[in-house]
Amino acid sequence: MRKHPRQRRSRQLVDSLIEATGRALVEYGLDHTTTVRIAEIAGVSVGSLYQYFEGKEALVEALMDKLAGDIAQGLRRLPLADSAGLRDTVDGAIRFGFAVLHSRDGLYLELVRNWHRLPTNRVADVLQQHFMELSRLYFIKHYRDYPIDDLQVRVFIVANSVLFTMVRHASQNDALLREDDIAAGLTDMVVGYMAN
Amino acid sequence: MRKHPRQRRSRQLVDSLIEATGRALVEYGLDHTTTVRIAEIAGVSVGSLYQYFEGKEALVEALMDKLAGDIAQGLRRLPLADSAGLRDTVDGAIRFGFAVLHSRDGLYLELVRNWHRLPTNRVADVLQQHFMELSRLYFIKHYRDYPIDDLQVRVFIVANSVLFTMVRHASQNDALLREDDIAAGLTDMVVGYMAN
DNA sequence: CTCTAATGCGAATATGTATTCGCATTCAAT
DNA sequence: ATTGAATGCGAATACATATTCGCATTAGAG
Repeated sequence: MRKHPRQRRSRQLVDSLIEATGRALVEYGLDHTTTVRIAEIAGVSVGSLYQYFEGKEALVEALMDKLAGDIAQGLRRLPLADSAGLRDTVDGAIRFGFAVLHSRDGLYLELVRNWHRLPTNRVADVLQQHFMELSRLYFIKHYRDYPIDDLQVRVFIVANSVLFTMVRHASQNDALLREDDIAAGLTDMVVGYMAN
Repeated sequence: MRKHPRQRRSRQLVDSLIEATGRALVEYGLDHTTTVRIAEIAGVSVGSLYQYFEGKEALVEALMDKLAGDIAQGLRRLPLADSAGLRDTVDGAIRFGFAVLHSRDGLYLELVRNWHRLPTNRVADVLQQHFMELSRLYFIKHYRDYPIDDLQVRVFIVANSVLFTMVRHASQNDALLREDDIAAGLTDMVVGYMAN
């Protein structure tokens, strides 16, 4: 951040800019989100925006930090792998994923669609790390000497498969394929693969 | 296309512009590929470019049509599902996928990374349709009355899972995870899921 | 209350890119 | 060889967006 907000009004201003960034992304998409528009939405002058942020990128980063926090919090509430069966855990995680993806008026969708131009790590790493940890706990508990290398490969495959299949389905709004069926199919696939 | 090339030199010009579009995408990425740069690379004036193409988008579309053709041709050479086991077919398809993804100096990678802003259908539909057809042939042969709806869900899940896991891995160049391991893991997952 | 640092403003300016248009050159039909 | 149509050119223009800067306003310490 360019300059630190010291007074109350400027902290409020910074918050409202981050908030506005989210709304701009939903309304205009990443490509047509401009600093001017963000400032407008926040009811603030562009000049003020540049007092505290380098530009669009910095704003999006700040937003993603906030979202990553939200997600991490949500994940912590999920039933843990060691207190539930594998299937239930996977199923819960996938449903949670869909819920997140649909929340915030498509904000997450827009972000994931543009994952490769964004500091997606902020959010994606949170997810991947979480699942890695979850899997490690589960498999160490059930198969004490599970080969850890293989597990990394598996978690990588599963995390990406699930995430992008969900995104793609949510993006297309392909009425032929119902979300529940996709979720069920993904669960089947993941459980089958992870449990050998 | 804005105007049809009639003479030999203009047909050559159109071809070299499409070719140049590919090279520009590899060198600068979609975001920083401009019509001026494309014209430069093609050794042609921007003015001439606009004689035949509406702009960048039209050029990329033309390029993707060409690529879709290449891929379709490559797919036709793969062993068909009915002449090989499921595992070999899946394995072959995934290896073919990786090969395509790595060909053309990362052109395909750049295209797939930006799939949601591009007429990705051109290429993705070719793939998805092909796999759908492949699966349909295979399963109808082996389980005559395989429920077709479920198959669509499965093919959707599998196609997207494989495609984006490959893309993500190829994008990151994550040395920790070897491509062969990813390929093998994907094959395991897909075969396990498709064969129940 | 006073005074200064902090904050807020937005017209002005800079930058990057798209697109056009009038003129020069070349093709190929005759 | 002539000639009109096709092609090619690229400086000039238009546009969208980013970013700054000098001035006005306000907060809050003393």
